[in-house]
Amino acid sequence: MSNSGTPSDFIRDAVREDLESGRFDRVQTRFPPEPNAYLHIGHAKAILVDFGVAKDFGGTFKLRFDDTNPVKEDQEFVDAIIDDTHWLLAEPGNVWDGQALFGSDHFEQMYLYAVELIKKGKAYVCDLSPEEMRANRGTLTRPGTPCENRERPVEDNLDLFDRMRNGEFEDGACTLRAKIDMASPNINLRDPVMYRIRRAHHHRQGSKWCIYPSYDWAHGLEDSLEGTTHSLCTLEYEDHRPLYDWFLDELGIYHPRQIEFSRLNLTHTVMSKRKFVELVEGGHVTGYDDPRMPTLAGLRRRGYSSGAVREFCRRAGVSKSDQTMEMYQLEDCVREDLNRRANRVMGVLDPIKVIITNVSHEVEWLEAVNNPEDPAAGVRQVPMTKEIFIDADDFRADPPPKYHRLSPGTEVRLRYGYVMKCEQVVYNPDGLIKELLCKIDPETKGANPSDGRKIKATIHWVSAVHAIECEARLYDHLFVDPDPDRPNGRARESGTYLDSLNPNSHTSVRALVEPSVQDAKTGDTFQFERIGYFCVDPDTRPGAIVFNRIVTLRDTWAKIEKKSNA
RNA sequence: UGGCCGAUGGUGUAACGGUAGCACACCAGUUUUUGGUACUGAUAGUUGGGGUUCGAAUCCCUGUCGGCCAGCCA
Repeated sequence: MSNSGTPSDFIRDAVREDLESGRFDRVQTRFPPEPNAYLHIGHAKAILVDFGVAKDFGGTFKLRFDDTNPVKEDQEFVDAIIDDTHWLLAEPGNVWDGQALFGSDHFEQMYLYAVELIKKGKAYVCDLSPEEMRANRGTLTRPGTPCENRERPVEDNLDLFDRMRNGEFEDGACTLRAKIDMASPNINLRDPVMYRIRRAHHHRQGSKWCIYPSYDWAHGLEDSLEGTTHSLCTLEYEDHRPLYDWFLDELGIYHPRQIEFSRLNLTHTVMSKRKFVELVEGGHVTGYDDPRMPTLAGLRRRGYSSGAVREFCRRAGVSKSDQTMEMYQLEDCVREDLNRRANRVMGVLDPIKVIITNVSHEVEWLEAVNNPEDPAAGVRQVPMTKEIFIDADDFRADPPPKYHRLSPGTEVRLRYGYVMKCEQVVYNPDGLIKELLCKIDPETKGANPSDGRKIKATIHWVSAVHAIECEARLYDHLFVDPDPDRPNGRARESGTYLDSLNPNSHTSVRALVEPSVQDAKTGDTFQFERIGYFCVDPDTRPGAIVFNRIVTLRDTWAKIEKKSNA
């Protein structure tokens, strides 16, 4: 897909230096999601950075769950994340073994390490309440103040920590804290919590533990224990790196290198778990796999291939500056991918009946090319009869300037068929068009008119008796504003991002599609010629195909028309 | 206000002291039995101010703007 050579960025530069300096003699990365939500395209970037760096240096990649907080985590998410990761990394080669690791598998070793730290006098049991701890922590500008627990003797800490593990204290009664520096300008270093008491069912450990390690304590240990060389993460962890390093150095154990990069944002959507929940629970979308969602499940259902997502993330690149990619870039990747792969068919979204008055009732089968970009895709036969449907967009009783589709007295070419002239418009009593009476030029099958007439437009059509009625779900951006949180480039004065919801992000129409799609399977993708790319939705039932519009084709005419209307 | 980080066309990203390039978007064209695809061209950029240097997007100083941090979340 990508033709550029080995990508280079500040992370790869750093890895290369580490290899040359001998700091590491191999490369191992990991993607460490907490199983508390579905993966979205921002995670896809992170996975691809991790995977890509490992791949480029002949290393290995691991998927490891950071499952240290049982009250937020669930097996459902573990399964979904594994599934999405397999989809994204369609061909892991020998970079990823396809398996998942779990941070919780190291709980026992983490406990032992904690005991070591206590013995070194570098950790203590603290019985401050959350409120007291917050008050003691100070503020951004004011240093924190040490509490008396800080001076607890090692023996007492050992005993207390053991009793914490044994369940002798109530949830929240106390914590184990690292003894670092209550006055540090970096708040993360003001004696952070290493363990909290929390009686909750863990998806893997069950009720074995009642104390759970915090992120800062657990993360570096997991990386270390697993042999990670480069712990790549997003920018918000920059301030946590000193802590990551502190734990590893105090323990004197194998020390991976953490490097941070910016997370990926996308215009016309939102990218946080909280907002996903609100969208789903508020009924604004049908679920986490709604085709309008930026979740991998949603993109996949929408019909985006993982190859298109990979190309998008490759184009995004890696840096440390805040990154907001335009949705158009993603859509370009999708079109580029589908243009090569999707077979073409004809389908009408908003039908107008056409009676071709000089055609008999017999069916004529016309040969159609399946994919002009791929000769190997072959050809198919498309039936034409006296009655066909064309799209309402392709006829104007009163054509505007530059409109060169069908109108009274003008000619167009029927795709793969004949040149056709509109001779009469028949109206219903209500004034709406009932049907068009047209004539074809029998000499123009596969040939231009012999008298040199230029036919400017080719339109798609379907045979009335052969067409299959399907549901076509037409999707558009979920939000009308590029940044739903800052609709005019400024923070909202009132309301929320939900006010930017696009009321037309989903519409559904009855489409008439040529019969060749009748055996289409869920996930199959097509280009409906001149309209857009569609895929078969899992809601499809026998005899009732549901198509999702993945993305429209570029529409130059729509632009021209919009401009002249403006 | 304390700490950390960042700043190159509308968006994203290159240029690693030596011609500011690429992609998307936008605009104008060519080709076309998809107003698709492909192709061509145009517009548009180094955050301000100092300094070092023959030469600065790049190095130094300083200002401005932006992001993150005060969970027993990750």
